[in-house]
Amino acid sequence: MGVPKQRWTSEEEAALRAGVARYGVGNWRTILKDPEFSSTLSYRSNVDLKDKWRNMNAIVTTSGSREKGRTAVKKTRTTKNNDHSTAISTVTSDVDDEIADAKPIASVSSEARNTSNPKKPQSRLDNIIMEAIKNLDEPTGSHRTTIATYIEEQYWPPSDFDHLLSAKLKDLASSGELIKVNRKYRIAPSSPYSEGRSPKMLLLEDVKREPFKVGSDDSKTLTRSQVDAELARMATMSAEEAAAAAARAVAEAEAIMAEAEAAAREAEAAEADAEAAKAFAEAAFFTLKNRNAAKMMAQA
DNA sequence: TTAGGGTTACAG
DNA sequence: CTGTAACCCTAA
Repeated sequence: MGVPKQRWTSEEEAALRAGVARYGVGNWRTILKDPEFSSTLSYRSNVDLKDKWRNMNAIVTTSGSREKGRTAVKKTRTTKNNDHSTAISTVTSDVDDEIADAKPIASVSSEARNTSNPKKPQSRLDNIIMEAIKNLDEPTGSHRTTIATYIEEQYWPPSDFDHLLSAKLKDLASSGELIKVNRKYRIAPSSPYSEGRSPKMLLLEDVKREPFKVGSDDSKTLTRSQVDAELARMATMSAEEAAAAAARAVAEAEAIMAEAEAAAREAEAAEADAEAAKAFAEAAFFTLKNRNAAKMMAQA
């Protein structure tokens, strides 16, 4: 009754894609149980995941090479819980924050965006930190070392990472993004990362699109189906090949995102490309991680 | 639990 | 009215 239709947010889609990348298509329940995704997908059932995955891939079917692979965030449910505020836009941030930026924290060269960020979209590290804390989901907050450990497991931080982390935590704490209590950090209630997901979802939904085109739609189309194909292939690669592919994917995502950013703030095509590329890079890292560290859990 | 088919809710 | 996305039902 209350909810007309619970549309999927970008975070949820990203989590789903990452989940599929990690456990494969069909293991919806498994994906849902992974603490990494359970927080973002807590409002979705395994069946929802399956249906959503079907929808996301349905768009890409049929031969043609002219996909649009949109993201599905465009209609606003003028019913009850969206509207107002948020209008301040965020023009710059929706492309760069997703479930996590799976890329080396060092080496970021395309810092062209947020020339001046009025609100608080953060750098990649900031995002990663927030995600780490959110995913750790410790009611009393998390210690710096815990956060560091989490991030080290998920990414490939540079050697001076610990130092950077300390600085960033301090920074976030003083800016109000984080609340420090007894040497533990918690996410501030006002932060878009705080519990659940609505605030950010609203921000994303209010972004308006421009009738803008980036050259031609098919200049650099990396569709979801292609991403899946790449992923499938990667599963059979050697660790070395996978590492190389992952590195390439990251570089590519970086380039595409920079390009998209420069070309247009909200062009649909560019956004789709950037997302697909990022999804691939993200998936690549997960694959790598699984390969180097754990083994898939046995499932009946 | 999952895959697939069918239904409902919306936007254009 | 039509297409799409979320949601529901059921067989396996």
